[in-house]
Amino acid sequence: MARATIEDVASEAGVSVATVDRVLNGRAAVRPQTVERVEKAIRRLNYQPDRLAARLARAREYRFCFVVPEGTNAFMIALADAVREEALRMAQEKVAIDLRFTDVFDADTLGAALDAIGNIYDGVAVVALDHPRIRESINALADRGVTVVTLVSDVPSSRRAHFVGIDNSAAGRTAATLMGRYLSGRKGKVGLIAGSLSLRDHIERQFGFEQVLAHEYPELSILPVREGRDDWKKVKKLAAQLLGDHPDLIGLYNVGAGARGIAEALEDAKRQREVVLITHELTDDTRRALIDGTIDIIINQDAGHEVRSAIRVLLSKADKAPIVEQMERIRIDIYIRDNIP
Amino acid sequence: MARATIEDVASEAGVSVATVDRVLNGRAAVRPQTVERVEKAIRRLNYQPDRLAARLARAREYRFCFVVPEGTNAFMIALADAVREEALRMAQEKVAIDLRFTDVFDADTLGAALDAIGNIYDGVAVVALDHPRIRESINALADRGVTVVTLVSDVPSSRRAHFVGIDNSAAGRTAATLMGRYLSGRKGKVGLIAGSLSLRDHIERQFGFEQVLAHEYPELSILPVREGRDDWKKVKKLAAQLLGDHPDLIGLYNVGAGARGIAEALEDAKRQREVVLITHELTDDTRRALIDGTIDIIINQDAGHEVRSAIRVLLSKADKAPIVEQMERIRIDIYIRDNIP
DNA sequence: CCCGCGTTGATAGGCGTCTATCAGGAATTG
DNA sequence: CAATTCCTGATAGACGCCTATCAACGCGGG
Repeated sequence: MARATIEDVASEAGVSVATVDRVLNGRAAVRPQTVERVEKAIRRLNYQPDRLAARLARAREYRFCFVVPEGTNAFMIALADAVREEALRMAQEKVAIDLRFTDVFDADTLGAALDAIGNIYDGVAVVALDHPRIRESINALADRGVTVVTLVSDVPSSRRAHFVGIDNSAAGRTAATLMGRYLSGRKGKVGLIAGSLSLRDHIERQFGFEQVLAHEYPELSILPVREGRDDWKKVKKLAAQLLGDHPDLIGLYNVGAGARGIAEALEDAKRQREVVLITHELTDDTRRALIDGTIDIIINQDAGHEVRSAIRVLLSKADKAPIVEQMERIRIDIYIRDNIP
Repeated sequence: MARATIEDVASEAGVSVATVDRVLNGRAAVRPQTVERVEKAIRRLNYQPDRLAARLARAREYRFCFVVPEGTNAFMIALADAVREEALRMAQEKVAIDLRFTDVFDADTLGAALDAIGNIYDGVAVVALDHPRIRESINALADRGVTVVTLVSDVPSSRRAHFVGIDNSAAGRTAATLMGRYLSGRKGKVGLIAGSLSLRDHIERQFGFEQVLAHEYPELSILPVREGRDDWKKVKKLAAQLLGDHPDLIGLYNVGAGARGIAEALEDAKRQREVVLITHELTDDTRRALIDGTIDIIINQDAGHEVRSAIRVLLSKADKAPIVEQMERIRIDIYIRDNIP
């Protein structure tokens, strides 16, 4: 049985296709009873507009904007690359995607960047900072009818339509369990290095990590978190300091970027074999360090998947189509030497 | 700049749209020089047919067939469920998907099932057995112009267009490394239980596992593989036997299905805490056992992703469009208690 | 009674492609 | 040179929906 079309709905409801169209796209005033009749017909026939035909017919293209952090953070660069790649692909499907960079550590800069986004966009995806200023900017966009999705780092209190990213608290717990198991039978200290504790994702990871480690692996003691600002040179100094101060350090969890710094510090100290290093984000640096054994485990979120998911969500919202929740769940990937892609 | 259309190509090449269409779809004989001119124009304008419009215009729908194993194997049931779900979704995009069950352990049955597939299908996805009989059946389909993709278990020597699944040798190595690290500092025996050694995926996993374990963790000795035919009752007996015979068994790797049997045997012996259990495929059973600690690690391939990937590949082949290799790579997922979805 | 308003119908034209048909010119064959 | 065959052009009509316009109807207010 073929799919129902607008014409089927029209004859089923005893109205004209023009009226069905008016109801579907709110194009003009329609009497409530008529609306009712049409909607009943739609339900009876289980009519769903053909998105392909609709996209084809709608002359204009969709315009989306991705706002990502500037700088040298390898994961963010990968994210930007993924955006560019998908932009190319989607350009062939009537979807135009722009990419903007901004300083994500500074609420005012990011907020201003968001406020500066004109009305030309149907949707915006942003790597957000959890800050009142940002919440306001997101809500302002939403008020203007722009769909906003947060990417990687969420602002749950805002009126963003969706969050594309992993459960960071679970990621932290995952790191802790693996750390505990890898260190089973050993006693000593475990250090944490984060990027910034004003990034929601980092706090959540740290929290999850400490929660599980303290509770389940009491023989391991946790050192206070250090902040490396996602800058590998700064991170290297912190790591060297930690190694120097604590000869009994046997585990390191790198919450943010800058894994390269830790790897170098470990190699300088020639302790890469005895210290279990768990870090986030698969990049060229971390992949290399994983293969040569300096890094033991990488916890990753797939930038390409996240970008594609964000686009799917924005498209669905633009088409007023439902999103398939289960398809949009970003996984917490665990990589060891043997299963890197 | 808007996309080029067939008409642009036609005027650029100085021919009619009809001729461009003939070149594009090989509909009738066209003089070689004309073909050349059209192809040049296509390259100059970077023309790419609009797949949406093409799908809309092509009245007929695509027909695909999925052939999966019958039986109670939880992963295969999940796979079949995923096929049904996607079939519903794709039905709204002019794609009809049929699902057929067969005994996959028997080459003749499976081969006959493949041979029985009529010419009504544009593509077939099959969970294959690596056997000459099956290779012939796949090649016969390919000869008839039916695109074949292998699913989960490959037949590399056949003319299947693509394999959708994980690198099983890498999966085995992954299991071995995790086993080795989880058991670090301990000495003892590690057992393996496979479904059948005529399934290519199982052999590869076993091979990868033994390779890494023997090489990198010499303090762990590997027991000979047992075959459980993916039947949890049989698997339970094997596991119980292993546990009885080897009081110093400290690790178990379940290559195939039937994890439930091992979990029960471990619980009966009250040794679930001391034995590290690594198994494949996330199902209700394994998820439960992972949470309560009987299973330590699950290595998974996402059935939903695999089905969607297979469909995308079949569709691309049908549209003669290129496939995005990197998007179709199925990952080896590692799940522990903390990152299960 | 006429006018305007709110509502609905009818229909045309377009989006980019596919499919099909007919006609006419060029090249080949006997 | 006539009869084919080969190649190409022109064009119509889908596919399912969007956008826009015009006409028509019933109703109430002035």
